[in-house]
Amino acid sequence: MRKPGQKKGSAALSRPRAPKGEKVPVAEADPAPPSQVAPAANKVVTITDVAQRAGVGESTVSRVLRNKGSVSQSARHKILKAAADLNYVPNRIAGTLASMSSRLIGIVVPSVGNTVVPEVLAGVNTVLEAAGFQPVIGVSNYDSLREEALIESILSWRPAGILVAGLEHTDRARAMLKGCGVRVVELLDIDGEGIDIVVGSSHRMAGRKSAEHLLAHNYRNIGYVGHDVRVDIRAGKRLEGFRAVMHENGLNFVDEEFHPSMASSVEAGRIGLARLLKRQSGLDAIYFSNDDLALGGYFHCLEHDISVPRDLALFGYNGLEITRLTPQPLSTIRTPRIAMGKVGANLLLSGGPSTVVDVGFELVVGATT
Amino acid sequence: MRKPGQKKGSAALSRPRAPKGEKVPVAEADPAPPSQVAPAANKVVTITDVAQRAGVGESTVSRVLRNKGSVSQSARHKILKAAADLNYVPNRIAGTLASMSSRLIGIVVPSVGNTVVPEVLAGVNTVLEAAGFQPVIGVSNYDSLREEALIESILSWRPAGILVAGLEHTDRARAMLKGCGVRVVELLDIDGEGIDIVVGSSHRMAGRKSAEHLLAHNYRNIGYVGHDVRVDIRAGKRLEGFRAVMHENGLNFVDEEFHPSMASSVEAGRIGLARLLKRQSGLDAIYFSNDDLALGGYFHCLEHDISVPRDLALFGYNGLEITRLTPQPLSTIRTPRIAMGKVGANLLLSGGPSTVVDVGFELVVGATT
DNA sequence: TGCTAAAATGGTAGCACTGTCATTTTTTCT
DNA sequence: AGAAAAAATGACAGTGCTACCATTTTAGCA
Repeated sequence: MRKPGQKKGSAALSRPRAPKGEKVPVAEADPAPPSQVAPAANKVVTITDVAQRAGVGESTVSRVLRNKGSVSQSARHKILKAAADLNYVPNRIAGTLASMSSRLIGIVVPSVGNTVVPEVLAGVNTVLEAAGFQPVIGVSNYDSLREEALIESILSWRPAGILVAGLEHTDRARAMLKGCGVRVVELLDIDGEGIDIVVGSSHRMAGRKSAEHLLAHNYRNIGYVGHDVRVDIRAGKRLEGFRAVMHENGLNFVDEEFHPSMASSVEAGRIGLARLLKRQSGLDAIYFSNDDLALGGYFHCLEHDISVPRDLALFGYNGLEITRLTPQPLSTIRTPRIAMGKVGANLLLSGGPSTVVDVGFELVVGATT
Repeated sequence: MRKPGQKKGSAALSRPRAPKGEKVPVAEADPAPPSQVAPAANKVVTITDVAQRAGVGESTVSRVLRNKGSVSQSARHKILKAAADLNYVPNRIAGTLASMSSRLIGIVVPSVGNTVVPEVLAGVNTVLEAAGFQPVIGVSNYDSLREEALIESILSWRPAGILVAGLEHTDRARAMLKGCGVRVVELLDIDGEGIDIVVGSSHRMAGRKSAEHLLAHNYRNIGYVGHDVRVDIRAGKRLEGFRAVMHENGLNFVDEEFHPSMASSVEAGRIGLARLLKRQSGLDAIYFSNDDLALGGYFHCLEHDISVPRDLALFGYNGLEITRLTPQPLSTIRTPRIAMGKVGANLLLSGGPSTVVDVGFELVVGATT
């Protein structure tokens, strides 16, 4: 039997009581504890303490704290007072275990480097916060095995729901998500088979529209600058859509440059475009895997006096804020990221049937095409 | 007494079993349940189930799953097999409650819009993940009351530690952090009184160095373009340091433009600079509250053929990746954000004494001064 | 005023684990 | 082979809270 009141706690993480100017005796044994009634120094306050101080039962305290069930005004006040006095912070771990329903929402994203994901998260967060849920997030770094591990880890917190990016997961990850018993939202993409709720837009279609736009503006010698499409699957889908339209019109990319850097996409765009232009002449337009790359390409053009779009047209993807603030706004495809996050979170919480929501996108004709 | 096996669960969040092609009788009552032994359809798998299937005691299963204590190879194998067969996912909520020590780390940040915070988080996450901790994050939107509420909410998950941004908090927030019994790391700033562990750099000093740099390059008619410094306290500290150096040299800002927009900082920089230039002539340098604003200002200059730095010098703060990729790299102050996150997380986990770590910064002389 | 319905309240069994301890089994050493 | 030490194991209380139920108190009404 564990002796109550003498808890250990994680050695590393519980704060050592800092000596306040007062020297601490080092080689001295504990002074004989005051008989049996050690006042349990700074024991963590529990609902029982609050109940006792307020002179009511634990159930009543619980009811007040959760605003559930009916409690008399007088009791409510006593309890609130007692809780405040004791500086009581409810233990949601215990609450979750007892009620078998948590207020945690798991979120798994591929990265937080780009602004895209944070914006989606911001949208998600708005909704979660309003509903009193707390996000538990994991970052997979575009690694599906890491994603699988993260999903398992997050599920072990028994979240009330889970949001993941994209539709591509390992078989085991998919199985876990299917079998975990809570709602699952897959964000960002709708080109594929979803698990439960899917909220995003079609990247394939975005790629198609991009190609149609460039072809409609009579660009024919088009190059592609992107990063690794095996890592960024959605960029791959856009490329696929773009290519399809090209083929349908009897065309092909003049050349393609894949830059491996995942770290700095702007740099990848700069370097990628520089390389492409060095080995190919006669290009009249570049399709970039996203706005970061396109921005890098645009900077390259600015620096080397390549007139955009006369000498070279540029097209990106995402519709980042910054792309409409450059000297010439970039042509791109804008996705409603915040809205996507909100819609996803709302569907997650509202418990409707499994659905696929296409939030669409908007082709933004800037000054670079 | 609650009837076991007949749990309710949150109506909204538990997944409705989708009918698989098979029509579901609608107005039909439950067919008489098979005597007493309802096979508890898809009951959640617990450690007891695993123990039974493996033919061992629960404690042994627990030992295997946590790699703690000694277990025979044969038992280990049986247990692992059983766990895999049953697709068992341990319940960390219960584990946390029982062991009174969690693997959650609370994180409270002011926003996720800017890339700065995500980068710090990436650093933090690297360390947490390696150590098997899960971040629970909250976003305060630069609102200290929201921050207070978030801190309370996060503490109710009884995290093993907590990271917050900045040193300025409400009294109650500070009290909670001091009294919660776990280590606290305050990130990003070291100009002020910390609670426990502080990891960041001096914004006041950054402001000073920026001013010294501009003055050393003989700029004398300096303007300021920033956002609301009452909201972004750290930007305010930089401004304060900058001003101090100006005063020490008998100078003052020619003019200051505060743009309220928190949403798009690049736009704030663009608009802010445009306004400033409209009402003031003779400016030779602009100090921006950060790189986003500076970037906006730079774009304005590019578009309006203002030669940088001949006509106007620009100086920012953060050292964002993009600032070294613009046609002319921006002059700025680079902070080690990823490292900062790593250091903070490491100190949090390693349980040393309260400290203040100055991770410093680097003045990057670009082509805009 | 008495009687019923509704509101308020407290007791207590879980929730799914972990830590401790007692017990059993295996190994090691004379 | 027998004793002692070490390893392996299971039983079970305890973790802080919530759901449920039984009971008490109050309100409503004829």
